[in-house]
This record gives sequence, structure tokens and C-alpha cells, in this order.
Amino acid sequence: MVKGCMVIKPNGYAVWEKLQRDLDTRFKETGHKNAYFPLLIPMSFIQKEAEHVEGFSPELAVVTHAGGKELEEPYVVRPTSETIIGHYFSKWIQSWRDLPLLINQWANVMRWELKTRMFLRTGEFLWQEGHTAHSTHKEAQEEARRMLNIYGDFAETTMAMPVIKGDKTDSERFAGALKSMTIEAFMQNGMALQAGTSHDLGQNFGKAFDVKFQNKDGEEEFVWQTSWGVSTRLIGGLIMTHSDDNGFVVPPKLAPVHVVIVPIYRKEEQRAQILEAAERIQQDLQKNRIGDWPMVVEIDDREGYKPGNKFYYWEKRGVPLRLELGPRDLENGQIMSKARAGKSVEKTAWPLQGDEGLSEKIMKLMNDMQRDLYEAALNRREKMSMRIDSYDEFKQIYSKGSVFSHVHWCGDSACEAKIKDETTVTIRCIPWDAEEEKGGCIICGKPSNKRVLMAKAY
RNA sequence: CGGGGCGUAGCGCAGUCUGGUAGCGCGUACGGUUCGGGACCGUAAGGUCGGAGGUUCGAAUCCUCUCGCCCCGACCA
Repeated sequence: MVKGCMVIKPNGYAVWEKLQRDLDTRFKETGHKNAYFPLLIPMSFIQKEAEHVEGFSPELAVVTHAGGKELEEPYVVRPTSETIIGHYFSKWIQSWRDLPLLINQWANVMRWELKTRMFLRTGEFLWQEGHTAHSTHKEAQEEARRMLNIYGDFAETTMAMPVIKGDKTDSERFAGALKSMTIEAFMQNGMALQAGTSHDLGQNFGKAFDVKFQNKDGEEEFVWQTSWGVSTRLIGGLIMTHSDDNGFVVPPKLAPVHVVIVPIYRKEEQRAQILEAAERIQQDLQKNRIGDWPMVVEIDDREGYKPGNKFYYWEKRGVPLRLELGPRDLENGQIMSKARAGKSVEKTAWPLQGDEGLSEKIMKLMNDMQRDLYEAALNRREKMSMRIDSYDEFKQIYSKGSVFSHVHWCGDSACEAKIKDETTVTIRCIPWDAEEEKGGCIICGKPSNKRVLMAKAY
């Protein structure tokens, strides 16, 4: 097994498929079309944009031999596709009528990392990269901002993961971009996770790859481009946002399995009776839909395991709701329900017949859980967020771990670097919703008119 | 690449100092009894002790070399 590569087993991959479908729908709703570009990129392409090469060369995997011979020109395994897409855009675009060109690609990429971490930083990962070309800078800027907003909305409504939207500082900018924007998520240990980025590429790649169009006045101009991406890192974010001591917690909108029914019985005739009832409930519930997907209901009829063992098994996997069905329940016309997370986690008896059917109850519970998970995550973040105005206090707090801090910063990258060197804490973003406030840089004291978000980051 | 640690059953480990039949827990398979918060009994399968060389009557254990992995210090979604 190559270091940094990962296998995503079915349960995890099912989560990825749901993330993917949801995002893909959002991209298509905003006019983007999917396409696919090659895995291998000629080295010379990467070298065309100066800052891009410099940024990526330390983490490139390069193919030097193929077909039993050394290649004349090495190929890099794509770390991202701006260059090869720039190459094709220059062939596809001639006129302002060809713009905007709105392309997305679902692909794997490889970045040779020194330190890897499951889902959060892997050598190979799956992602989506949007690449667009526009006739004006303003339009490209709007596009980049629109896509970051889509990421933000997606993270909060589908993943139940609160994020802070903002601009990256120059030192954290994507190699080759004019400006990078980010959604920063809060992990339960106080660290930040860059969960998605969107870049205003300006004309940098247009110039490097000669992507020109003729405008309405008949003049040639370079296109204005954007790129934006989220990756399987989101699964890591999901895990580190919602999991608890009992294991994984999956928001209903992303759950591969929504409900598990654990049958409880002693005698053989009870078993038959209970499984029959469980199957009826299963069929009934599976008529529901959660988001774009049918509700998935599993019956755990494995023999040789006691119910308690099954409870722990499904909790570990994050299934939102467990239903227990035993002889006592059948007698009383009820079923026991136990939610995995949310405000109503107490085990409750639900009547099988009544004014409100089981389906309605469960759909309501799924909605509530989705909301509760978001609120709980937001509360955790708020509890570990603070304003800090003295560097001594800052160092003191971060010597013990990480929090989200809001501090004044003058905008000078030297002050930013000093903090990073001394504390490993970085500026995660300049939040869009930061309020105007007069203050002094935490390092040099020079004036600052708003606070930036700082944290240790994955 | 510098410092530290570890390679023994699918997983987690003991055994190494002081050489003498390769073990324990979990898991797995089969049979039985169980079943409302991690069941129990019985039986069984499963090992090039990371690799190579050496010392020895005898090496998981001692010596030499080697490979791999993990943690800590310099890059990044």
C-alpha cells in the first residue's frame, strides 16, 4: 500500500456519493457542465504559470518511464487541473459568445504530502474542481463568490457543519490565483479545517495558456478565470464535526442507512412473527424519501449476537435511528425508538397505529436531528470562540490547544509569519461578516479595522 | 533528511534482559444453550517470530547487516 493512499469502504463511499450528488445538482442548477480531463499532465504545462509551479513542485508525483522506456518529457500526476484545462480552454474559446464557459470535473488528484492523515490529508484524494472562464473580471469575481456561497450553504444544510466564509490572506492564497476564498469549519478539538476553496484566477492562466477571446468591439482579450473545489476531506470534516464517544454520527441527509430495526425474540415462533412485522415496517418506511434518496431501512436479523451488541454496532456506524421490536412491543402495539443524536435521544415507545403514523414521526425526527446536529456544532464553536487582544494572552491560550480566535491584524505578512512561527497558529480567513471595528494589530499595534479568524489548522 | 520507538496469528499485545516444544486477549469457523445495552460453554482453524547472514548442540531471544512502519522537528485541500 502506497503511503498516503486510502481505500474508502462501502459505508464511507456511500457518504461520498451523497455529498457528490447534492453538490453536482447545485453545480448544474447554476449552469455548470461536467467534463473530464486527463490524469497525466505534461511537465511543461505545469511550468507555464510561475507561481503555480513554485507552489506545487514540492508535492508533484512525476511519471518518468512508460512502455519500458524513459519518457522524453516527464508527466505529472495531476495535483489540480488548471494547466491542462487552460490548454484546452485556449482551443475552445474564440469569441465572447463562447463565454462564460462553466465546467466542472469530478476526479482524483495526487499531492505528495510529507504528513498524511486519513481523509484530511491523503496523497491521493477524490474531489471536484470547477473551472470557469469569463469575459470580465467582475463576472469572474462574482462566480468565485457564488461558488463559495454554494459550498457554505451545502456544508451547513446538507452536512450540518457550520462554516465561516472569508478571504484567504496572501500567504495562504492558491498558487497562481489573485485571490482565494474559503469556508473554514470548526473541529471539536478547536482546530480549523479548510473545507472548500474558491479562487479568482484573474488572467494569470489565461496569459500562461493564451486563452483569448474577441470581445464585442472586435478586440482580443485574455479571459478571466475561476476555479473552486471540495474533496473527500469533507468526509473527514463530517467525522470530526459530529462524532462522539460512541463513534460516527451521520446527518440524515447523508446517511447510507437511516433506520435499523433490531428484532428481539426468545423462541423460534416469536422470531418468525417479529421478523414479519419488522419487514412490514421496513417496506412501509422505505416509501419515504430523504433529500434525493429513498429512506434506507435495515433489519439486523443476524443470529448469534445479542441485541446489545447490535445496538453498539449500528451506533458506531452513525445510523440516525434505531427501532427495537420485541414480543412485548407486539403485544402493546408499539415499537421502541432510539435516536443516535439530537435533542430527543431518550429511548421512547411509539405506537404502531395512531393519528400520526410511524413514517411521519420518523421524517420529523430526521429533520429535527439534521437541525440539532447543526445547532450542536455551532454551539461548540461559539463556546470555543473568543476575541483576543494581547499577544501574551494569545500565546498562553494556544499553548494549551486550539480555539477560534478573532484578532486584529494589520495586513502585513511579516506579522502573520511571526505568529505562525511562534505558535503554529494561522490566519484561517478574513471573514466576510467581520464587523468594522477600530483596533491595533496584535503584533505590531498598527491600525486594523476588522478582526481576522485565527486557529491551528489541519 | 536529524532524533526516538516498533516489526511475533486477521487485530491488539506478552515472551527478548537471563537462548531450551511460540503464547494470551479479541476476532473467525462449527455445535449447543442464550437474546429488551457489548452472552456463555465446548471444539477447531489460523505463524516463513519483517528479511539475510553469523554465534551455538539449540535463536523470536545474542551479534552484524538490511528492509518496512509509526511518533517528533522543515511543505500543504
